[in-house]
Amino acid sequence: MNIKDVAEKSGLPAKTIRYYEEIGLIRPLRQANGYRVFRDSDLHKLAFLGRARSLGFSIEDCRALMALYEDKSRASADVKGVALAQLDRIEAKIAELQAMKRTLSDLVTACAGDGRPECPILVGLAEGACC
Amino acid sequence: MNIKDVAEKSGLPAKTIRYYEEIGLIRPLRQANGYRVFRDSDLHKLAFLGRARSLGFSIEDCRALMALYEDKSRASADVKGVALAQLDRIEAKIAELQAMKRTLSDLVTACAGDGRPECPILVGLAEGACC
DNA sequence: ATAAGGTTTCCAGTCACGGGAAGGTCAAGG
DNA sequence: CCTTGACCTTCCCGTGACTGGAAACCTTAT
Repeated sequence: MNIKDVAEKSGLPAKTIRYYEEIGLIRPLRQANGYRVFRDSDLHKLAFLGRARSLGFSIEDCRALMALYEDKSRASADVKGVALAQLDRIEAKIAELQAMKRTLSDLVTACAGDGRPECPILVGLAEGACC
Repeated sequence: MNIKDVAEKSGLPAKTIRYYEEIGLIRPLRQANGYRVFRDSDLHKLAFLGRARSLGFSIEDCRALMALYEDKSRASADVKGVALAQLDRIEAKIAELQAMKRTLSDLVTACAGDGRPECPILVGLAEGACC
């Protein structure tokens, strides 16, 4: 398989696949002409990476998860640890965004949104509505 | 006021304040020795920027909000438009994170997290638990 | 022979800063 | 007067995870 095929099948852009090779997440073979050639195992790894990334795992998390994936004597506790840390980050981010949302929607609600210059949003930002 | 005072009062790092000057968000004066000197109006702008940033507005949003803040003949509808767009982005991000959270917490729940190698998290990532 | 559509590498840019170096300035103390 | 230490300045590089684009090579079809 050439890069375009594997890009279509994995759902990742070719650029991203090249980048993943550059940082050592995958190691496709090379043809005599220099073209990358991807085995099924490379495609599986890329699909794995795409899913892990879509769950918000960092590249370094992905590297650790890939290593665990390939280590048949791993302990599932190690995987769970990585996943729980990511879950904590997600929950913290959600909480942060919900706080932003509350403040911002209060401001938005208070603003008439018409042609007049008076604006509670600007007043809030100027005087400390959020912190 | 020198940069350190205004950093303390605004809660922004001095580096950030210099950066904001570099990109034209503020224009502090200069002393003869080259030191920046901040007026109260600069401090107010920095506080405004800090709050806008803490609500997730991009730098370009902040630039637009500052312009509206200084334009006494603005229409509050323009401010509200910027804020609503940001609110949409926040809500979209929350929804995305909640989807991640659901998938990931399902995987985490299914994983024993002990010394054995069997791991539903890795299986899920390998076989398409998320998309 | 040429055109189209692959592929390669390399370089630069993104966003909003943060780290750190090299050097200038200022006030206090000896 | 000299030094110390705390400021301040500019400059450049690095971050994360790519994305865009240029220049050049390869393959296949016409």
